[in-house]
Amino acid sequence: MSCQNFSMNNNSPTARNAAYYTEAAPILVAVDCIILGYDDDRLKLLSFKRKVEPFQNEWSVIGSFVNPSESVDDAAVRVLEEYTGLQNIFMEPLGCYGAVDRDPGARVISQAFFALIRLDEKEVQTVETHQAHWFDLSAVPKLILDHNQMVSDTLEKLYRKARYRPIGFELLPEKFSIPQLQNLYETIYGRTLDRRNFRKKILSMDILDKLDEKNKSSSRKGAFLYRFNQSRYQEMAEKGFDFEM
Amino acid sequence: MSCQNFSMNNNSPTARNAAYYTEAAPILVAVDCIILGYDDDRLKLLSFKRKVEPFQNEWSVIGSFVNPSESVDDAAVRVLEEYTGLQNIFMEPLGCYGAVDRDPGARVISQAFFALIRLDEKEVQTVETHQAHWFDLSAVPKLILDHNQMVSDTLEKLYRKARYRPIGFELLPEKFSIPQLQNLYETIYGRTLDRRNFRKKILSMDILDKLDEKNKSSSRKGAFLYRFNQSRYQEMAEKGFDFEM
DNA sequence: CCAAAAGTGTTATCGCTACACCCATGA
DNA sequence: TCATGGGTGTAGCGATAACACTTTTGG
Repeated sequence: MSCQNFSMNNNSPTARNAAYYTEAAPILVAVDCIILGYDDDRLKLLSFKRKVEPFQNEWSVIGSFVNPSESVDDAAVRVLEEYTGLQNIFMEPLGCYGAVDRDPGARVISQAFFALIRLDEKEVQTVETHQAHWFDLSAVPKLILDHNQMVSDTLEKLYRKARYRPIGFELLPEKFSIPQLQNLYETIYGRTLDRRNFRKKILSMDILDKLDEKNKSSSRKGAFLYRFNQSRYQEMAEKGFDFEM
Repeated sequence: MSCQNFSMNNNSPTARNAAYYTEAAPILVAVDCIILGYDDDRLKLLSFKRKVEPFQNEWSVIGSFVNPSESVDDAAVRVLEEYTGLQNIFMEPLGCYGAVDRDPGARVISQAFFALIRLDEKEVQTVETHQAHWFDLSAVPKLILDHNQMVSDTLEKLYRKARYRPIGFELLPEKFSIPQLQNLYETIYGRTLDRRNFRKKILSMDILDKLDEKNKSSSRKGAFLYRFNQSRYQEMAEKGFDFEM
């Protein structure tokens, strides 16, 4: 994303404005980040109590204004790290929210992103220090501004995207069982899938490595654990590959 | 997109800034619009000679800054109409282009849209008055800033989207023949399709109305014309419907 | 020994692919 | 009459969908 091809004395927006675009009205630009996790066989949304006015102490997704010195994408990465401490997280642009009166505090447009994270024990700490809460997606409260809209747009995108990219794995621990994976897809698709067909199909894709361990947390018999084979997936993705479940 | 739930004395961003968000640095927000058309069995990009510095007279897609009084989406609609005179055009958000130095004139982020239009005789006029040109997509020149990137992102989106929504019809005249439609899909997908299978599949969807007219422009025999049945499509789309060709 | 989840194969159906010949027409 | 593009059907194959019983083990 760098294109430092221009020599300039001063990079600040104000200085650059002076030369060109003098008629354009500046607008505040924010990023918001919808964070989804998966735990206890449920999709969850990470929500925070907003720290500033307006709407202080109401539920909100995380966000920040974009600094002049960072790209919009970088701002999203920064925000995600500030709030969760996590880096190298799956994150994709969701869309631009630009209604005139979406924020009564100012004319602010927001570029929204959605992130998928694995719920380990680690995050819980961060969650507590930031007055955050994981809401089950079926019980998301009223959020500020258009954030509820962002959440439902995220779900639709997830639903669609899951069909052609293996994003489910972003939500699961590194080692997971087939039933866990199936459960996740059933949640995303909102319908049940046939156990035998699911297993057959996912294994035939040849992108899972079977481990010797079993996960006994959800049954007496225990289910074998698998690991997503990223590099084998990459190979296949280049040849064209669909992931329809 | 309206949410006039807040009573305020003054809607200008400056006035609102005074109350909240005083620490945030304003950034210029632009919309850019990638316009595709289809003619002569080819996908074409509408390009314009830029009117202002920097990069005056270089090829560019159309764009504008977002006014404080309009939503981002409205700005895109306005721009499209200003340059082409067209209203009620298929247009969708493409993405946010927000690199720090993407525009040497100022810190500008651009929300890009892509539009699909039918090439009738009408537009040609507009094109001439605006120093515009339809480039065959295989021969798009160097455009300013990151506009070439926007174009290739549009093509990828078109390629993907064509599989699950009937956007092809946006590019064809109201009345079209099956071979015309097939040609368009071959162009979008970049591969040839079997004539019999294509016809069978598209007709089995039951979203085309056959007319009594024939289009004789491309063959002696002439090909029957069809019309896209929007309402029947809507019905089916609600029941879930894929459009894979 | 039993409850609860994991694991496994086969068959019928459907949709996709591949493929070749006649038709209508204007020049 | 012939060159050009339009229009049609069928058979094989592969993928999907439907379906029920056995295995393991902790309590």
